[in-house]
Amino acid sequence: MKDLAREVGLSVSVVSRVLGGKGDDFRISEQSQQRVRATAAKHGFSVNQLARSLRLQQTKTIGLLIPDISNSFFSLIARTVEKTARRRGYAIILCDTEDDETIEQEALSLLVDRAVDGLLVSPIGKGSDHIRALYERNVPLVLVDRFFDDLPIPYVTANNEKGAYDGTIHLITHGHRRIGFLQGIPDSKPNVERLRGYRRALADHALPFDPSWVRGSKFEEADGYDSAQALLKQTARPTALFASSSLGALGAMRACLDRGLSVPDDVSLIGFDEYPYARLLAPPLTTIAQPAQAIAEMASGLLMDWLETGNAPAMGVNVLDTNLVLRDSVKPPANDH
Amino acid sequence: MKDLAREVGLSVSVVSRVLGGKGDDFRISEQSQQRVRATAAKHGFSVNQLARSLRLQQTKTIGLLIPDISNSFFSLIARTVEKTARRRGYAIILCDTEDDETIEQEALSLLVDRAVDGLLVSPIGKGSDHIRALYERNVPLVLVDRFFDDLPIPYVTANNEKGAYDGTIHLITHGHRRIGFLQGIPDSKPNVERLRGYRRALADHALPFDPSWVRGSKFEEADGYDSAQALLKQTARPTALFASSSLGALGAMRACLDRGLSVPDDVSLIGFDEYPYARLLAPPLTTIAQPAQAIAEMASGLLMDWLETGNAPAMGVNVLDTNLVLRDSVKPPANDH
DNA sequence: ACCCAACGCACAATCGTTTGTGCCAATTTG
DNA sequence: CAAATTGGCACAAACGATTGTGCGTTGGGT
Repeated sequence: MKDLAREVGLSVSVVSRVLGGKGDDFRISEQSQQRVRATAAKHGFSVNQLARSLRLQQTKTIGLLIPDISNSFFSLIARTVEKTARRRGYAIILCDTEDDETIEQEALSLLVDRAVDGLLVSPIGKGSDHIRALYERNVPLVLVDRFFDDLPIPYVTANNEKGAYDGTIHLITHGHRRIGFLQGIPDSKPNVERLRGYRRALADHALPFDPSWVRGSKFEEADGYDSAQALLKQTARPTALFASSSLGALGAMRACLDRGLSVPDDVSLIGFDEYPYARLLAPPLTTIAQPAQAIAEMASGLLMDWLETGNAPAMGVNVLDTNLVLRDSVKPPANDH
Repeated sequence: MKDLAREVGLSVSVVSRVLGGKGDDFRISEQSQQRVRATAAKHGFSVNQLARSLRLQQTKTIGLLIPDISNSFFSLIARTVEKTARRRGYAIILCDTEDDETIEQEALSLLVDRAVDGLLVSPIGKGSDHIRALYERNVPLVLVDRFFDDLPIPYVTANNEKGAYDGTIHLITHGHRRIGFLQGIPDSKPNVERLRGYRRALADHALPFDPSWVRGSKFEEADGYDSAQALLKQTARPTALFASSSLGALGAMRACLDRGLSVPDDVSLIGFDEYPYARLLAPPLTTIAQPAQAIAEMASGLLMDWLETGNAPAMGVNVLDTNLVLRDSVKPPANDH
């Protein structure tokens, strides 16, 4: 900028103001403005964002912290967030925590050290201390998909409880009474909500809840596989499986395949979370679709509004409706069960 | 840092050197070092990376530019890149170009303005001018998956030609002679390479190449669907389809389903690129697996080595082998064809 | 007793912007 | 005609680090 200023024979402050669009506010003559812009364009000059950020204490950058980018739900979140953010001039620094608490911590401080303006976080859900610390340092932060009841932080999520309720009801009305629940990370908010919905559905139909029919500990394919195997190897095995995650449903399908069990003839299956290939699976999978794009748009919108107005949004929970997508993986149980 | 220096009663230069790990090199007494570190820890102080970057002309940040993060191949790339980068202290700024040239340009300048240290780019492949501009400005840059022959830029990719050759040979040895090719972006490097492999396989078996059997223009599900529909509605329809992309294969499956055609009884199908659910599709899909993780590791490794040593890597093309994953979507053609 | 290292640290310039303030001419106002 | 605007711009202090250089104190060697 200094060189530019020298070339046009003006001071850097003039150049800065012109390039910052504040030329008129500071009564820079139209002639000077033109000259500045012309020479800037000629040299392909663009202002150094680093220096600008340092001075302005604002980086126009958002940290996005998610557990697994190769999970289709989160990759859709990431894509949508990146898109809405870029449109408003924000860049995204991406961190994948692999659902590991240590990585989450590291990534969080990496982001804060880089002075991101705000954070979009989908935390593991075990401890909330490091998130609380951010909250107390007044870092603009909105939680996505997962959160903690005890923290007054804005939060956007699908209606996990109702989604799971709907799915379970769907199974029950097809005649299923023994329904296994393949869970993800036990203490994570989506999981407890989905479990709540499942239990409410059971209760509404006066069906007993058997904790031993809740299996699993991670939102991963292998975990779904193991849990399904464990449930299905019992003599009085479930006639239906409710998978709390998309990958879990995939694992469950594989487990059925390996045990020579047909879906849906031997066991019905329903999976939380929708994906483009669900309809092409064998059989096409009945799923509970989450409005991933809407969630991402809302979360990033809340955050950017916050950053730009300076006012934190209402701290309430923002819940978006799910949608039961009927396909062929659910049918009434066989009679011999 | 100034406050910290005042509190310990030393100068900022001392604090900077201690915190930068250069305390010993500058003969800062052990006692002072301890004091500095202790008070820094007490206040949870960490150096401002912005200021540091400005001074050092180095941001420890890599720009990752990919066409579609919700495509499983690229999401795996992104995940691996992020992981290997974080381990070496780099952050990733993610941009999703949606295979749109305008967005690609914008995103590229957004990244350069933010002074990323280097770029990992998977360009659209139509024009190479903006990439060339980066190259000429000496921006450390390695291309992933896609590239341009005319630019001496380091490049990492799967062996697309050989992978497609293997896949096509697989179809031919099963007796197929009329094999449709569902392509992605026509001028993109992976696509032309795959097409080359396909043609070489045909030529090796003295089969004619019919350009009208090459359809499609994007790496998208809908495009695969349309192309497959167009090919299959012909009277002398292909007995086998080679999909140049994973999403294209999905689209082709859907098209077959909609036309009441069985895969593989009526038409065999093979798809480039592997994904976790391919084995659970109806039917389990034979695919050509790309070593996505290895590609990502190699690309990011090359780039970071470059950044740290200052020496550009060999400009050659780095090709990693694909792997044909045999499943049930290919079988000999029915006789009536 | 004198000199010279080795010690241990402080100064100040620099990275590239933004912005509050001040200054001088030209023009308008009373 | 003096006073008050106003137009058009330049100065210089931040923002928060890094680093080449310089400067006073010790202690040991002769």
